Amino acid sequence: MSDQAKFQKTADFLCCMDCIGFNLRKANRAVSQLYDEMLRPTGIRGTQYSLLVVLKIVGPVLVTELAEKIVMDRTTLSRNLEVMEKQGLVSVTPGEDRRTRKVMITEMGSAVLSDAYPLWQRAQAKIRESMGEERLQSLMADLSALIEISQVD
Amino acid sequence: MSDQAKFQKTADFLCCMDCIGFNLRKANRAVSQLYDEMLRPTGIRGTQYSLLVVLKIVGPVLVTELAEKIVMDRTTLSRNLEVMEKQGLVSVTPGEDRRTRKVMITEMGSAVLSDAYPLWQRAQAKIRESMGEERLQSLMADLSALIEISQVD
DNA sequence: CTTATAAAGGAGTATATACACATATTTTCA
DNA sequence: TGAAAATATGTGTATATACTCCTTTATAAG
Repeated sequence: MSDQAKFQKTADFLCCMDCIGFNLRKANRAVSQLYDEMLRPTGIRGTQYSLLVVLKIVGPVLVTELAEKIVMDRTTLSRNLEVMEKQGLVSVTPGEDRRTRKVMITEMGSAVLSDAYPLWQRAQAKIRESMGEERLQSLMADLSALIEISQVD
Repeated sequence: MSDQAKFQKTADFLCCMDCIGFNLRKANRAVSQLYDEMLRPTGIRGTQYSLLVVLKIVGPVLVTELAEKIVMDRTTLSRNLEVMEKQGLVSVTPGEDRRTRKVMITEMGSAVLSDAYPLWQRAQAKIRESMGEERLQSLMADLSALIEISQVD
């Protein structure tokens, strides 16, 4: 190993294939495509479906509150909501505090959500049946742990 | 439950919080931010780091080949490579088959990769130490299984 | 050998993501 | 009370992602 430029051999990077980020992104791409494909007849994507679900459950909520709840950058959420507002799925109104904006699901959003629910179930069931309940719970716990660890910063 | 519009009660959607896609995206956001933050001094992101690693290991490769290898849409990869080519990290040259384009890491790409390696290690170690080796292996296996399941379509 | 089909890739469009910076309010505190 | 700090949000910019449609080139069928 006299060549300084080759101090890092190709083989040294083999361990990088076990990168958590890389493998998480990879799985995310594949899984998101599965949900998106199932939801296609409804015109919404997986991200939008999840947002509608959260809004349905928690009710009217401020943007920053919601962003923290779903571990999403505030500005990312804003941009996503912007699209959904144009589509009539959510409404954004001024909050009591004049700095804030209150987000809620619309009637139309609720209707689309109801249509999407059985399609979402199909995607969810496909994974659940292949993985098994126990393994799925373990995976969910691991994902929560990852968030915990990554956010400590 | 006489109201047809409320056939789907709010509580019915509680199970949707266990959506694999939702939780995977959430974890992906958190973890990607961790790697991106660690890699910031190098000027590249986690996605670019992983691409450089793969290119370093597999050598010159066609776009579609590479896309399949890393479970990434062909057009997504193209767009990512476009940015990296402008930055001088990779080179894209015509293949023997005149339809194809051959991608490879540049000297500069290799240099940046070597600089990034210890920073990547720090991020990887942070997660590894918190999760434990055994749990990490289980997670990796689960992510592989998810890809397997989602791609069967 | 010509035509039909398949394969590889590019371009247009749209959503998803997040950082840095700027603006508008509210709250705190001297 | 009035200035400073904190809070909530918007904007500009850039990467990441993927679908649809299109062009170029190679291969297969007749």
